[in-house]
Amino acid sequence: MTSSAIKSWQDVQGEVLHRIQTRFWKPGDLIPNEVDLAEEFGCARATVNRALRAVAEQGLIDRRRKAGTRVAVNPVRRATLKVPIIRQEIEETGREYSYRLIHSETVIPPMQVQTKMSTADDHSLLHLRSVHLGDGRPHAYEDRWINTRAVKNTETIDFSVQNSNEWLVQNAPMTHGEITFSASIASHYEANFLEIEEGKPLFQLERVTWDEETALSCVTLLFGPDYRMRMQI
Amino acid sequence: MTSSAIKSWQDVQGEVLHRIQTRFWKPGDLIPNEVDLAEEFGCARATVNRALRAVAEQGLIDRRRKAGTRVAVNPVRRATLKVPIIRQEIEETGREYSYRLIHSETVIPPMQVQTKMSTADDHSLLHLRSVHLGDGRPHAYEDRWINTRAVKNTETIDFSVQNSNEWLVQNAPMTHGEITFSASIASHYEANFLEIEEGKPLFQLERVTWDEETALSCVTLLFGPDYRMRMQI
DNA sequence: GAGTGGTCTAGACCACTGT
DNA sequence: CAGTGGTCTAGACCACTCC
Repeated sequence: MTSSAIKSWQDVQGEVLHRIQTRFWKPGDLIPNEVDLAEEFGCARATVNRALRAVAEQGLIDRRRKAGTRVAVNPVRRATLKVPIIRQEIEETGREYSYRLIHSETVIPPMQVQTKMSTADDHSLLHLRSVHLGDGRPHAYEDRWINTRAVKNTETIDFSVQNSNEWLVQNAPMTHGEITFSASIASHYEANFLEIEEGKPLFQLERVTWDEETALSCVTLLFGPDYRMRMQI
Repeated sequence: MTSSAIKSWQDVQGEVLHRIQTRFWKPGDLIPNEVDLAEEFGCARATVNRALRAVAEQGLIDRRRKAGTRVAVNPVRRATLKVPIIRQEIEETGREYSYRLIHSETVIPPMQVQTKMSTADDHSLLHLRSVHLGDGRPHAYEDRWINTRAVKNTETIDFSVQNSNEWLVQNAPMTHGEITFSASIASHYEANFLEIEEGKPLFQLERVTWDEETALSCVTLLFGPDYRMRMQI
């Protein structure tokens, strides 16, 4: 059955993946329990557990106490995305990064933003609009709202010099967040800053970050028509 | 130091995250080694290891043998995306899923597709175009190329009845893949099938799946202007 | 060379959950 | 209730890599 020696959890994982791929274990099948597999592979149960946990994290098997481990019927593979840091994204392609603040003011946000950040309707936020550039050419347009009640010392920072995202990452620890992708059309205003034609398609990324129950920041990034976001499965 | 008892690896993880968030351990800092932490927390080293491994997977710390564990300077948090299965996406919103095949033929693909799939320029592929619907209304337009040399038995399947993605998932095990997101504009042709106006923005997902060195399938999905793809961090 | 994380083991107990 | 995965432990050895 097993041609080569199985010792490490990676070996076990490999063998399990192989059995799923070759449909030796078919979607929906119950596979042997950890004790039996450990015996078959000649390793400790903890090693099998480590391997199966890794496979489960990929979404290829479903594990439940008492019910056992089944090959997933719909392999909902989870893809991992390295949330892009624009500076790195630009510098990795050999271009020089720069950043230009367009506008900064403290104002009560539109209701749409209030809703997304769950802030009160009389609660002013810091509103920053800026452009990220690579070799001086626009890469992304950024529209950001910062909750200055939750993020301290914002008034001491000059965001025309200091990239707001990088400052926040360092100074406003978040517990969780949500990212939304969508497509939109470049308005005259947006097209102007991105130096593209009005009406072109834009890739839109929106991110709201939270510290427990408090929204810290809501940012919308707009990328031009040639932008691609890639992930591996 | 530690107010409440620390026993499980989740507790250790929680305490570690807390120390990073409160900047007790600052970005770039070297944190104590596993043995010391285990002693401090009163648990086994394996438990600390489990916790730190989980934190490292989130990208918040960097771990290297001999060099030790450091708080990440750029918390490149990894977001996990459940790669959408359209049927589920539709049924979760309480709508009835259906699927309509528009066209099917075996033909040599355009060079762009040949490049993406690394196929020879005289190599025909199965080309399917279809629409996914929710309660009879278009949800996504699909344009798919299938490598029939790598995926067997495609000729025996009637893809006007059998959703090609679901069939492939069950019958053509992949080892890895790449997903690309972008934005485009609805052509007259696409707008027709999505029942929207020409020129509207479309959210575009492109996925190439591989079995080792062989491309199995290349699919492009187009979603209408209201579509949002969400992920958690 | 030596320090640190990476992993394996054998055994134990716990927690969930299907029957 | 009983079977299965989830986790913890104490100890050991290994593998990498910085100094």
